[in-house]
Amino acid sequence: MEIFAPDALEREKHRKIEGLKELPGDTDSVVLRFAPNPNGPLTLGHSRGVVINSEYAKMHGGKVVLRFDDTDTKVKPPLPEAYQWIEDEYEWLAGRPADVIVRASDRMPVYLEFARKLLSEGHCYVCKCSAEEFRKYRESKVECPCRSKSVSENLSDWNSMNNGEFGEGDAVVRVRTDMTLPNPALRDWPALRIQHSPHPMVGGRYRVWPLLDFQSAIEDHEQGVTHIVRGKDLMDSTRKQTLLYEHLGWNYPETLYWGRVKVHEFGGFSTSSMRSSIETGEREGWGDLRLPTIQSLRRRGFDARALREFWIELGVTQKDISVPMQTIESMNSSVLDAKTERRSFVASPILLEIKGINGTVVESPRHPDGEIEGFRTWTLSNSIYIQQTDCGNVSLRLKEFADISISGSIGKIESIERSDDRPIVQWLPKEESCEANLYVPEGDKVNVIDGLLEDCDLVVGNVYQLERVGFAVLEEISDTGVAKLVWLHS
RNA sequence: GCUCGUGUAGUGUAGUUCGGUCCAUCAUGACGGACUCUCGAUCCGUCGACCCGGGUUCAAAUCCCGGCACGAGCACCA
Repeated sequence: MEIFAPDALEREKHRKIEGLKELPGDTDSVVLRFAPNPNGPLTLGHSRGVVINSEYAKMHGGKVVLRFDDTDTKVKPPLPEAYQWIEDEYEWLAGRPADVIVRASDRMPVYLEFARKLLSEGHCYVCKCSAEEFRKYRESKVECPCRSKSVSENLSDWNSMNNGEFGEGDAVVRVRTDMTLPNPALRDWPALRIQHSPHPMVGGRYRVWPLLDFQSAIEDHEQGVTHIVRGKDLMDSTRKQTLLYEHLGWNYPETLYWGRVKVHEFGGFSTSSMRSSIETGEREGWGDLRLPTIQSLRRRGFDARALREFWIELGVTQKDISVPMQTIESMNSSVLDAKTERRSFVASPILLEIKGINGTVVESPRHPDGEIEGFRTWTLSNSIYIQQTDCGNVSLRLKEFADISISGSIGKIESIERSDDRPIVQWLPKEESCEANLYVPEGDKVNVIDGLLEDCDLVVGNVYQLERVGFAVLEEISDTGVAKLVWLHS
């Protein structure tokens, strides 16, 4: 029977399947969500959430809710501009906009109403213990005195919380679970607290704001979320929220977890610490070349497809990992190489006089493998530039042109055809070049390399591959004709 | 301290549910070579791993027991 390729059957288990593993549970109409705090723009870390959720939605024909978790007015307050940034960055990363967009701060009436309902049903209570006092109760598995208050007393305290009678820290709403639960994190966890500082988007309208576990749990249900993919640091959140869902008679969504990711070059991705580095002036802004923000990566010329491939390749595993930027760069190179025109960039240029080449026309391909058709055409005078670092050689091959010998600042043509295996270097005729500064982020610094860029059909915003140097974005050309290049990678 | 999670080549990842088809997949990397008028691309080859110790079994990366290591939560942050 098995005459044909039994080997192929045997190898089945060996083959690595492409893409993400299927989502568990019922996948008939999948609703996922991506829920960032808009206290800054998206980082490389957030891009995992965008990519994984949007890919799963694509895979199962589902939807993604982009939800702004902006219910903290104090510790990590929202940045008003960030809402739009994040919507745009989401679309760039996912390749399409989010299906639904909600702001937690717009949904406050819903959360407050659920809190009141839970209070009146006895599933929550207003706790007036201080954080330190409650910690002792939690650690010793003892119920706090507030737990035994009547419903009417709780509702009256709830009113005091909302009407400003209670100050910040005076009271908190807790979900009644069980103080003897083995996991201390789950014991009567806090659901809402008082914050009097105004919210940047909705002002001073509310005095009581929900905490993540409460807001997220309610909103996931309201939006019909079927699958949650989150960091495994939120495993206890799932457990807390499941206890709340039990009070409400709801079923908790399927939940997947991923581990912590660090990129060698950046470490973790803390929005708050980036924000402070900008405020102190250590960084120029969210698009600073040294920052792991999506703004910065976009600016440097990373392609969203490379980021997508990267996160899909890592998949959703619970391992804590640390990856080198090189992995992303290598994926970016394979996306970009075929569609990037070549240009000559000569760093620290040295002038060379060559007699008898005036008027000669040199043609170089826009892409060496013909992926992009056409040529860059130069008309020479007798002056050309080569890179200082190439001057140590007496014999050079000027790429696509001629073999030369150098003596001092004079070059002499030895052969138009390639005659030996002397080094091939990129070069530029004086008339075909413009001044250029290449900005290269390196650790805490941004190095600026002065040089000349080939001035041929330059389009601001394009990524070019600078021959023998690497990929860079032409960010702008000044009024005086100086090109600003931003380094991508080699 | 309590609770939870994770350990496969340098870095990631497949395989672990239902033990054999796994002398363990793929990518990236390193090294060597071919090709090329870029130090790019392409092609070929090589290197390199099941955390440790027991047990069950004809057979263990996979099951059981015991260690060890690393990470996270126990915030009136998300």
